[in-house]
Amino acid sequence: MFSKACEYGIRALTVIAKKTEDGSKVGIKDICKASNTPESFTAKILQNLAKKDIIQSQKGPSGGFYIDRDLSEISLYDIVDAIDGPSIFFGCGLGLKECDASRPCPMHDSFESVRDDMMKMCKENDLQSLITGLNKDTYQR
Amino acid sequence: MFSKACEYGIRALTVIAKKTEDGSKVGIKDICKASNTPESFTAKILQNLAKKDIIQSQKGPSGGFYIDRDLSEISLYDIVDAIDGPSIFFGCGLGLKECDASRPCPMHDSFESVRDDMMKMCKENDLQSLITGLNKDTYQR
DNA sequence: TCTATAAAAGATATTAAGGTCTTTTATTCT
DNA sequence: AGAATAAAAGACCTTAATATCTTTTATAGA
Repeated sequence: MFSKACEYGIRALTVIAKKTEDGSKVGIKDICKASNTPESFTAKILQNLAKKDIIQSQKGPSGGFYIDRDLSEISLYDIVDAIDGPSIFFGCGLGLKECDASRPCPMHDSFESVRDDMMKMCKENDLQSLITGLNKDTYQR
Repeated sequence: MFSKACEYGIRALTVIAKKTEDGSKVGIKDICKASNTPESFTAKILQNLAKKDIIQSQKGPSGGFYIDRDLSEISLYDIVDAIDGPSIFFGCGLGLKECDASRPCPMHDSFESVRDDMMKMCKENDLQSLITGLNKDTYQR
């Protein structure tokens, strides 16, 4: 459903969010250990998210990643859109460039409702809600 | 959402289904023209679907692809499962191997409902319903 | 100011998806 | 039987996603 980059990104973000809640920054190594994601690849993903201002980063000693906004303001939708782009929320199920109510593909109506559900779900979830119940084991399997 | 192979496969299948309804077989060239899919790649996909008995094929003159079952018996679920496998209907949204109600990932409940919706949609749609309203232009854009 | 630290940036490698081409096999029709 | 047709099979190529490694830049703290 989501790309690996997106799965890793979300997992890493929940770890950063949790640390941010505790009032501290966290380095890439700790993030990747906790989120169980490959280090260099995750670093690239976070670099991208920092550029898009979803997260913040600080170089040097006592540096690391953190979040300077209210966690509830960052929705899953924002995250997925930043990493995988908006096509999962808007694209045609059969890959047609033009597909709408007036010129629908055979799946159009059914697929649209699933896609809208996905979008609604992603808008409803945010980093605050995602980290409730998150614990050390969550990603260790 | 679906792979290219799956998008092409579904499109090609609707073309075959339509021809089958008219009582005739159809060759790979015509299928690909009508479904607007790359020929060699689509041939591979159909070969696979024929092996899995979703469609039938006949070699030689007056041969081609056709379907020997009731079109309403072949669901979108069967097709997606045959081409992309079942992971879209069952996989964890964050890519965890083990993720269930007892040890959920942060997205588990929300994601499960979207996934179930997708599954329901795919079980409700079948080749018969997919070809209602299908016309020559549908894929030409 | 120097050193250590940690992210950014860039180059490179690997794997899987997407796509093409050629040869072989089965079948129909003359 | 022979020729033509059309799918099957297999080899191969290209691109994008995934992943790693090295060098550079920024910053804190001694």
